[in-house]
Amino acid sequence: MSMSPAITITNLIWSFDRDLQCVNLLLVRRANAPFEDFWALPETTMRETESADAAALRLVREKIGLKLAGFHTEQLATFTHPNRTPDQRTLSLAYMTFLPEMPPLTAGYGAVDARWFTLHTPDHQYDFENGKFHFTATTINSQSAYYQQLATRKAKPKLALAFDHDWILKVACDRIRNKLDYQPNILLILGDTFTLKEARHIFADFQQISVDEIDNSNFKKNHRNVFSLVGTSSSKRPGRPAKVYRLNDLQTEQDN
Amino acid sequence: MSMSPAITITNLIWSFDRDLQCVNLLLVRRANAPFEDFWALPETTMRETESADAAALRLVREKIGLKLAGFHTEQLATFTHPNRTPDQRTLSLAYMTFLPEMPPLTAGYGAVDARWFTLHTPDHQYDFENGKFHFTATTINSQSAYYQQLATRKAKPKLALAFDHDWILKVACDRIRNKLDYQPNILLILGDTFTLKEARHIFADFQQISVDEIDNSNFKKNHRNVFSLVGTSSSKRPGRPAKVYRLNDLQTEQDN
DNA sequence: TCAATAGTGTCTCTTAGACACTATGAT
DNA sequence: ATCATAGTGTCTAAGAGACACTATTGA
Repeated sequence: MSMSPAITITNLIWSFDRDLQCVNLLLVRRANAPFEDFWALPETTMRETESADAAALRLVREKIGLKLAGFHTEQLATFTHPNRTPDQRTLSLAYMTFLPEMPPLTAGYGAVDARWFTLHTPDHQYDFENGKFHFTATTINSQSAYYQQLATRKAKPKLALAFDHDWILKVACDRIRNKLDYQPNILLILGDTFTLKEARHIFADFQQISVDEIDNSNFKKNHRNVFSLVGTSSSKRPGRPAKVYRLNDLQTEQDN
Repeated sequence: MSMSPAITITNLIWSFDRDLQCVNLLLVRRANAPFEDFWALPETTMRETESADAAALRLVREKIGLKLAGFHTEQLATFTHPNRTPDQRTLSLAYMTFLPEMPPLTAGYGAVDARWFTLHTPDHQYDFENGKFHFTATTINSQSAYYQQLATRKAKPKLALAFDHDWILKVACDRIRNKLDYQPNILLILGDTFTLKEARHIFADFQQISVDEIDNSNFKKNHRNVFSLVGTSSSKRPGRPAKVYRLNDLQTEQDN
């Protein structure tokens, strides 16, 4: 009677550019229809014997050919609206992965290109930019309103992300922001150790404010339960070298 | 190549017993294999044209034959571990529904019985009880450890919930607890209006403490942004009648 | 008027935020 | 020495928690 819908694993892969002090997101350019040649979040299908979590991790390796020891992946949400795909009904199980470094990318299966897009947040938008391309997480706050406009979205310009990925992106950014103060897993993109300024950079990005608006002294106090001091950095730049911290083990609601 | 797994919608349906001042959860006794005659969370399959959210709402109506105007449903998580079902690989998209009242139940399709189970929290467990039956959310904190023991769980006693439902229950209770202080949607089971004591009852249950350990004065102060005063109750019992409050509109991360 | 229930006021201790000051390194 | 960067100390105001006190009802 009711045909089972197709299932894709969608993975939002984050990293940090230490030179530019910027948050980055991995997008791929699709090789196949639907949305051929559009930029999109990386996706894959689940295999018979693996969990969705495992599929999300496999996706990381396939897209970037990376053999990192361990990286943190967590569930974001599941997207099920009938309008979210133009053709066959498809569910998206969305995950987020926080890479401890920013490796070079090579387009894998199903993609003609794969690039890091840098997060900028001018006037209360989440903007992702790479050269001439830039994509924005939707500013629509209501799920039903979003999918309504998606259904009537004429003449899909290549300037937009495929499917409902600009909605998924919004949900992801909001989630990261909401978790900043009690479980800032996004800081895992800083690798093992980081300076307070680097952490403040990431907080500022997702709170859509400037780094200077976060007082270093207060920031340190407020997160003394989350970070631990491990040493002092040796910088080659003028100024006093910063101390480096590591993220404490965070108790998670749903541990792996 | 890879066969698409089956998909079920699992719904955790909560209500509040005003007489006993207790939180209740809906469980059904399964009519069919697998886990025939076991108690379980209510489940359904998704239809071709509806979103998972809509399916979760339909499930509420089917299970309890209720035509309530509107009740709040939100996504909990998606459970995908290969071991979670004994036979065909099945994903569970889990939702939570907060009913504004506690209607009588009639077992619907796929169930031979449907009952409210009362939440009790002795010594840091989440216990759900109805007469001679009682079920406990797992106390295992790690997902991988849970599914490992599930695979080797011999001689499934009818004292246990079907499938991985004791794990889903744990994730649900933890989530509700974590959201108490900033988005206590669980209070929607109190209906339109409620007394502070009723709210404290629910908080105490999920925090696994006694009501008296939550000071009324402080509780009121701490949640003045979340509740609004609407009037005074007219009780027939001795003692000063309590004032009644309503839950303010909460901004949600992913609005409907 | 008393028991039972519930609401209010207030004191203290902790913490968040603003901001001035000190420390360290490169040139 | 001075600039650039970063870490520390401190004052104040807001908030959390403990707890005593007042208020309103039924019997």
